[in-house]
Amino acid sequence: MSSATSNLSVNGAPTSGAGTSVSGTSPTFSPLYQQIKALILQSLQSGEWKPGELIPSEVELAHRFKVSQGTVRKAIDELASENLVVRRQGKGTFVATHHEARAQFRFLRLMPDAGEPHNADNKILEVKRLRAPAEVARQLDMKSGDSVIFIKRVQSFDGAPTIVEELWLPGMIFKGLTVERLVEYKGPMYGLFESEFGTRMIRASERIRAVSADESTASLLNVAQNTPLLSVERVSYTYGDKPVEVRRGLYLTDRHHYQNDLS
Amino acid sequence: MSSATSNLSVNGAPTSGAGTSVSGTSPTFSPLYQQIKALILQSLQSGEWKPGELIPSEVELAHRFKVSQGTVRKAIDELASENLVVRRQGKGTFVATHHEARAQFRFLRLMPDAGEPHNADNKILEVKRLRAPAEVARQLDMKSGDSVIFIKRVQSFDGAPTIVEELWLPGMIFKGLTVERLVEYKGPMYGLFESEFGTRMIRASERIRAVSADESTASLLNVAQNTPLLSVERVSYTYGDKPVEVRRGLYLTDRHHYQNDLS
DNA sequence: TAGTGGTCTAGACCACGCT
DNA sequence: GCGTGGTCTAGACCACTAG
Repeated sequence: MSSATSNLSVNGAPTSGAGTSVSGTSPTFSPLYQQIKALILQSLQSGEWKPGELIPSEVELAHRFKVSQGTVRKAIDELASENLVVRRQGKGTFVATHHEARAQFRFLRLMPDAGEPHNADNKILEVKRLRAPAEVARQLDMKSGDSVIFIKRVQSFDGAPTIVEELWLPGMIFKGLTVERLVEYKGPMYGLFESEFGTRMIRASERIRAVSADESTASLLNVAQNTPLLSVERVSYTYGDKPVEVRRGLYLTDRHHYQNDLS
Repeated sequence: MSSATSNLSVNGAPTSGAGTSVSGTSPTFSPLYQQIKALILQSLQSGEWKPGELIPSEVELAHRFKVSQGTVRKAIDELASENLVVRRQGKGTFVATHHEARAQFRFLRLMPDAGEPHNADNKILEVKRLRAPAEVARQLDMKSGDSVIFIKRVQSFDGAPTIVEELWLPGMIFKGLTVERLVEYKGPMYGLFESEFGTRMIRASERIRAVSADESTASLLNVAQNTPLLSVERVSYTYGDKPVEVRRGLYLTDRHHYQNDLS
């Protein structure tokens, strides 16, 4: 036992140190279950429990943290609703991973107009190191000129090239990422990132536009120049809302569509 | 008092009648809080509590339904997470409405590239009754040829026409919807639907593509023909997952983008 | 001060997966 | 049978709003 338990703040005697800085009327106030959530989050982020692994049971966490099971439960409820953790009745709670059918299409919203979504055939065109362009550096919260890894690829469905994509990744984090590793790797790219580079994508934000295919993209997608394409600019974030990927995809939408559900 | 309370099924003596049809191992099983949720949902759908109104407190509902407050609480938690209801600490729980700043942009994901999102200037081009085209009828779950109301409009931001949109609504539900009422009405269109036609939009599903502007659309948007546009096809649903609106928007994305967050 | 939602607890029991 | 998550209860207390 390493210590660091029971530094929790009781209601009415709020945490002294870091965090929150609520802009409300009363000084600060963090419910116990939020503090527990933060502690569990730390264990996830630090890799104490790795993707796919079973985390301690609710009762164990409860008396590790000296709180009731209900409080741990509420903390885990939130983590589950954020897809950081997956509950399985009768078995336990597991750290979420990108190596599962369930998570495969969470970050790919391009669906075939007819038929079930299926996996893309992935063709890597280019992998190289370069200095971050100003715009990319800004989005990755790096200094302009810092080293980034650049990837360009084409994805095909049923033999039809459909997505041309360019990615920029922080060189520091993804050091050692080569075209070989990308080509050899079977499964989702975020699975590779998670397993090989210890970086798990938590959420992403996309900006979508309609653009015209330029000459080079048109030839890659096997369409006429100026064909309308969906431009999808994505920034992905890992723990602590740290941006770790910038991506720009051009989607051919004659037989596919970007699916979005509003609720 | 109209009866119809306490027809709840205890754990282990599951509901006999309708619903669920779970494809699991055990016959059926609906947690109590789900049953409570369904009852509250009925009151919402029937208009017993109208949009914007205060619903009974948790304690009152608890002993109206003969369950603990915690059970009612969990039912309302789900309704709140589905945006059907809004909780306000110290005040109570209110039926959600489209007449509020919060809900304004829930169904409009087109954001300006720079600056805060602001309201569109709305210009109605056309309102008429017609017989539902086959495709629209299918999406609205109607018979082909049934009466629908067709609307065409252009929306502008800062004086720049940006969205050309066509809508189809079931004639039965939206009987009496005229161009005058649409023009006179200030506020979001879904607010009008909710107040004047008793139909509240709960969720929507959008399919997004890139297309070329045809001649007529180009002239409405003040751009060259073949300018790439975002095509957004939406089907909106009210209570019971009943489709009640089909919409096809063409978005000009040179100064705006469709914003989507993946998590 | 009273009423409402929000948190926390402790304990009982149920559904599920495994051994 | 046992351990896990899932449900339900009853009661205490806190935070917020309003009269």
